[in-house]
Amino acid sequence: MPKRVDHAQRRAHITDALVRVAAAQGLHAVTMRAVAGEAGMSLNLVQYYFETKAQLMHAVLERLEQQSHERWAHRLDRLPRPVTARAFIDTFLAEALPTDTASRAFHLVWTSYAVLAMTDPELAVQPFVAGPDRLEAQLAEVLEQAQRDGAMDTERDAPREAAHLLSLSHGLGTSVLVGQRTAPAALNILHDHLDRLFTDPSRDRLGLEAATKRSRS
Amino acid sequence: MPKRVDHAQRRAHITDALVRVAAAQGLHAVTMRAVAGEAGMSLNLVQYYFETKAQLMHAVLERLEQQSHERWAHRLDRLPRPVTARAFIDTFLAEALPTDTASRAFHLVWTSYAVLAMTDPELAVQPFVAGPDRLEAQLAEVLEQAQRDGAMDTERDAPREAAHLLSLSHGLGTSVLVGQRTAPAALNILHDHLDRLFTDPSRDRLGLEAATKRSRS
DNA sequence: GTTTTCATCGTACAGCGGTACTATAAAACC
DNA sequence: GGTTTTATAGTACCGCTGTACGATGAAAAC
Repeated sequence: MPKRVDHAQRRAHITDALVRVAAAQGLHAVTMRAVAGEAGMSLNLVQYYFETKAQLMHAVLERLEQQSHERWAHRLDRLPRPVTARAFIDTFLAEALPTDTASRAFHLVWTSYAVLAMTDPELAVQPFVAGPDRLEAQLAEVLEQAQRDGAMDTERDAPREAAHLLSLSHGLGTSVLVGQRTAPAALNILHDHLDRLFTDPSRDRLGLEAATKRSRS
Repeated sequence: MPKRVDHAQRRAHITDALVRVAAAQGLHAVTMRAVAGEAGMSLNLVQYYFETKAQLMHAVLERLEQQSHERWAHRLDRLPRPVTARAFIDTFLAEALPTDTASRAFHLVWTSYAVLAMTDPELAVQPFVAGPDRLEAQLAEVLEQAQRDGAMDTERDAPREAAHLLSLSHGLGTSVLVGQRTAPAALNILHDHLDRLFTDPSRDRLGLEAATKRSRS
């Protein structure tokens, strides 16, 4: 054979092709042949790297999840120090919104998978329950820290506010995807809400320890 | 032939069957044969009442929209008078959450359609943009009335709060559908937010005129 | 009473999608 | 250097799906 090839890279190439197809034409248009075409290889190669379509679909889901983690960690790394809770959460939620075309593709495909998972017990619902659960816990932790610092009203229930924030950003994300709202308009609503949440921004000085520890897991 | 048959009723019977199939197994499992089976009739009859599958799909979308309107109007009618803005919005948002199994089916299928519409320009995006836009305007109107009555802080931007509320309830709805949260937990978050929105409930006395006029259109 | 219309049925057909099978060059191994 | 992997290609097969085409009996129409 020509040369020994990096399987992981080939697999990534294929899953990326799938995401492109799904983002452009919807998950229903994702066929082995379409993916192969988009990836510029023969149908059989796709089969070679993923024995079955179900395996391919699962792999894509995992890759999306991992990419999301990476993007979010990357955004966090580029934040100016010291990192405030407000900035942390801003980053958090901005990532949850389809702001650019790449992000739009990601969220569109992710949402398609979520809808699939609502009826298909085969497709692990875990990413759609455990994932958000973990995000929510992480966010709640940051909010509690902000409360201890006096940046946020202690009368608020941090876990509930975390759930509120995530649900809100997800709902806004959908409205952007569907074309009802622009991304800046969605961000505007989010920021307005955050302005109300952080009552005393001058006392907002989040230590990054707890948050980053979690984001690596 | 046996007897002349009510076409509208037959068509409704079929679209309902489709919704049942889609709710149970997902939109991808919706096939002409599956719908015919669920409806208890032959494949050809489905074709007889809907020439093509695309027509059937469109008809279902219209029916879902209309049913949603009806349910929401019905809920509003059963509200104890005088209707407060708070009660009005409660009703509004409770309808937007998958609380019972019927509502769950509705929201699941509706969301599936929304995801379809994100890539399929054929499937009218109108229900997913114009519909929410109208709801948002309606809600904003009620909020403005509440502001005039002194039940809600005038510093808030009513249209923005309306968008916030709808996005939040939609995001919560999705989290319920996906099994991350229970419906009561979602309602809890909504009510908490409303408690904060309505600063002086004693002055909340919504006249129903504007709202009901709009809900009939 | 004949003819037409209408609801219903079974079946057939063509296309596509996932999967399996076989082949083949070229690199790797020993 | 012969043999064994390995990446790649082509193609075939079977099932499913949307759609089309006749057939049939029974009520309406006249």
